[in-house]
Amino acid sequence: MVSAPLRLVGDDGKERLRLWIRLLRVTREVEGALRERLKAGFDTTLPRFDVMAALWRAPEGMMMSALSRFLLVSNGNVTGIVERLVADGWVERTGRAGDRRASIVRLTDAGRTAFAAMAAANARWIEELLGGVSRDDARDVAAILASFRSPWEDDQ
Amino acid sequence: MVSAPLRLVGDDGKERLRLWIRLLRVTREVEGALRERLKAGFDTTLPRFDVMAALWRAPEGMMMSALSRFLLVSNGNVTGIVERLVADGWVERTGRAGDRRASIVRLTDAGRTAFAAMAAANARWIEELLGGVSRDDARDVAAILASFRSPWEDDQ
DNA sequence: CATGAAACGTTAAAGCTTAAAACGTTTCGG
DNA sequence: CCGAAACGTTTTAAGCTTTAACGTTTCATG
Repeated sequence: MVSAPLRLVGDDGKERLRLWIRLLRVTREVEGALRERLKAGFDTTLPRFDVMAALWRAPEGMMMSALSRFLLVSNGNVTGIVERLVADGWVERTGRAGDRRASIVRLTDAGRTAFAAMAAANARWIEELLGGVSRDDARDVAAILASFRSPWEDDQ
Repeated sequence: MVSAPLRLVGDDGKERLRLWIRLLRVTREVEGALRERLKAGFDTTLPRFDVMAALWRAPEGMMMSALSRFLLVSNGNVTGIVERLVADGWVERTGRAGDRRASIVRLTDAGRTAFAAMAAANARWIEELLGGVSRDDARDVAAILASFRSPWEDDQ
């Protein structure tokens, strides 16, 4: 029986497909919960939160194109979200000196204040929603998935 | 130095938050790639593919509500997607005997044929896109994320 | 049996999302 | 200088998504 297959039962070559389905489900569930809570707690949406989170990390502001690259969404998409955030008074746009094509987007003071509260709540929610994953597992899984790096992560 | 902290450097209590960010990024990247390829190869969309995948597993058909529960999307959403799939000729709807509220959704023969090809391509794409994750890691991560089970997984 | 609650599904309004096209701006080679 | 290419953004059309409201049907219960 030395020629017995090394593979154990259940290993039928679909590990990555199964992983994908699992990733999709977990992500959708967490996104759904976060959407509800952001709406209930701060009357905002996940995409708006994402944009604000990106801007939070860039006090000097970001170009629209950098924003869409960072968030992995289309540039046309960002236009609308930023529009609404400006209407909310949480974001402001200014032209970029020396280049009339570009515009720089920044959090306003009100936006910074609002986001600080949202981010704190968000961190608690994530901790709760992913509570089923141990800290060690969380670290390991994040590391494994980090090997997934793509072009966009090059430019901050 | 016996009282030195057990934690290693870098373990600052944000493992789950980091995991979440990583999950979100990987998921968005893969979804983006799949969307492009489904469009180019089969002139369809990810949501349509998801609905067909669910129906593929249920040859006897599914109720609209079961579909939306399974896919983790709103019932109103499914209405529109199924509408378009019916227009594509890939899905059919029939009433449920003895309950005039419910309707049963099924793949047509054309839908089954089309989906078989899509699913095969999809499996190859996932294998490629998640190729950076080893089979062992894929199995482990899937297992860790499976502990995440939620109510909806009860009713297949 | 009547009746009210629950279940099933659609519709409407608002917002999110993409791809592609259109538009103005800037850069750069010739 | 001038035209072409690259760049940055917005617009458009189509589709996805949610919540809330609505209408219908079913079912439990009094």
